[in-house]
Amino acid sequence: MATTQTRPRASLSPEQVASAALELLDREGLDALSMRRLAGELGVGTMTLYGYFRSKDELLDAVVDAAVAEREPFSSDGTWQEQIRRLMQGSRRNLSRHPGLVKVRADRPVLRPEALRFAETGMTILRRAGFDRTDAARAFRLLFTYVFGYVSFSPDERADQARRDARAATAALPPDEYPSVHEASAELAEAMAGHETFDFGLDRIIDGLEARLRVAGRA
Amino acid sequence: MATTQTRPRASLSPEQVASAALELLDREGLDALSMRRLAGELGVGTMTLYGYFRSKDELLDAVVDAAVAEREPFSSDGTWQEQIRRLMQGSRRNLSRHPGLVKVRADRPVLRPEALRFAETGMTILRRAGFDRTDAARAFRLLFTYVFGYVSFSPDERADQARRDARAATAALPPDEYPSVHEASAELAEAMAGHETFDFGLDRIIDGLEARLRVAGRA
DNA sequence: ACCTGAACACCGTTCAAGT
DNA sequence: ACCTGAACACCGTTCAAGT
Repeated sequence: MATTQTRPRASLSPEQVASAALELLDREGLDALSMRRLAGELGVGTMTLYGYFRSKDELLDAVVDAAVAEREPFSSDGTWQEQIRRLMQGSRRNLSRHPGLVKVRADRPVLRPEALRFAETGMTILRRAGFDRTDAARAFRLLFTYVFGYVSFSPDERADQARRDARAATAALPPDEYPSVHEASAELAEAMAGHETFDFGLDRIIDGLEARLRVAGRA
Repeated sequence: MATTQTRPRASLSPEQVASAALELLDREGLDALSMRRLAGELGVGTMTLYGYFRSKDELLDAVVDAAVAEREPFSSDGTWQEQIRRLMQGSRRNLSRHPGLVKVRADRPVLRPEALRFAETGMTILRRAGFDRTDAARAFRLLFTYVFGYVSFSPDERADQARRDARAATAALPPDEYPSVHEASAELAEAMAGHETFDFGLDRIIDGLEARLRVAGRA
């Protein structure tokens, strides 16, 4: 039989390329994710990747989609406050799974269909809670900003490192020029990362939205 | 007279290099800020810059300091709510003046002495308002996250572009799969940027903190 | 002492050529 | 048709040499 002994050329799919890119991003960070490195890891020539994606930007869009697709299922049990709480905590968990990706997403509008499922779920909860369209849109934007901001500025891998750095930085300040920071040095360091700080902020936001709903309901 | 006709070599200061870098960053964005470009604009060899800063990272730290130093004076008139509101609005204005810098700051802890003046002012207001050290630290972190998150994900130059992109993205979705987003398409687009959306979120956060203070005060 | 060109180990992408 | 090496125009930084 004359079957070909040489395997047919790699013959990747765009999905395989994107998921290899996500894996490389998670493993070695954003700086390591270059077209040359990725092609090397896939065992193909660099320019082969341009057969699947027109540019690195297009590849990054696909990587974002691949990560967002891992989303956990959402159950709409409980009060709107409980639902919003669970949705945002789940979103933070998803984003934290791929810390390198948050920087990528800050560069492009979070408007791909997969990402907008998050908006759809959030807007549905807020509208059912009684917010009008304008308030629901602004409330969603507030929650979105908080979750994405938290993951951008309080990463939870290296949380201990962040606390140590904060402790060292505040300890080095002249106490007379920075009395309030100096006095709360330990508490500020503790609040630099972790889910307690995230939950505290999320609960204050939900309380503030609840107050808004009461005022709007009376009007 | 035998005065030297050739000007003494450029003889820059680190501050001059940092402020030229900030100017280049504002003018052409983060990608344009390379050691080679910057040296070229200053009319010196690339390696000359390494006499002022040991690395590009160290230069970027100095650029952040230069931008933060432009901070507006802060007056402590009014209630704590009014003070927090003014402080955060001022911080957003400062950050918006140098949009390219927000990405830089997401990569490094916001812990330089100049940046911690913002924390000092915020913590002083919150402590005077009656928050204990733990709550004040978490409340400050919430406010910080919101302001930095907002500037990262809702830039206000190209606000109209962001709204148009959002409008196009939501209009392209199947209405039956995305009913809530589709229904509030106009409101979501409007809420993608601008100071109304920022102020709405900030006011909800302040209301939520106020509620917390009432509960803590009763305990 | 102060400055810097050449070199090294990288980038993303175009273009022309290989099978 | 599918894949890719060479080349171009860039990076940050080390090192040795220039004045």
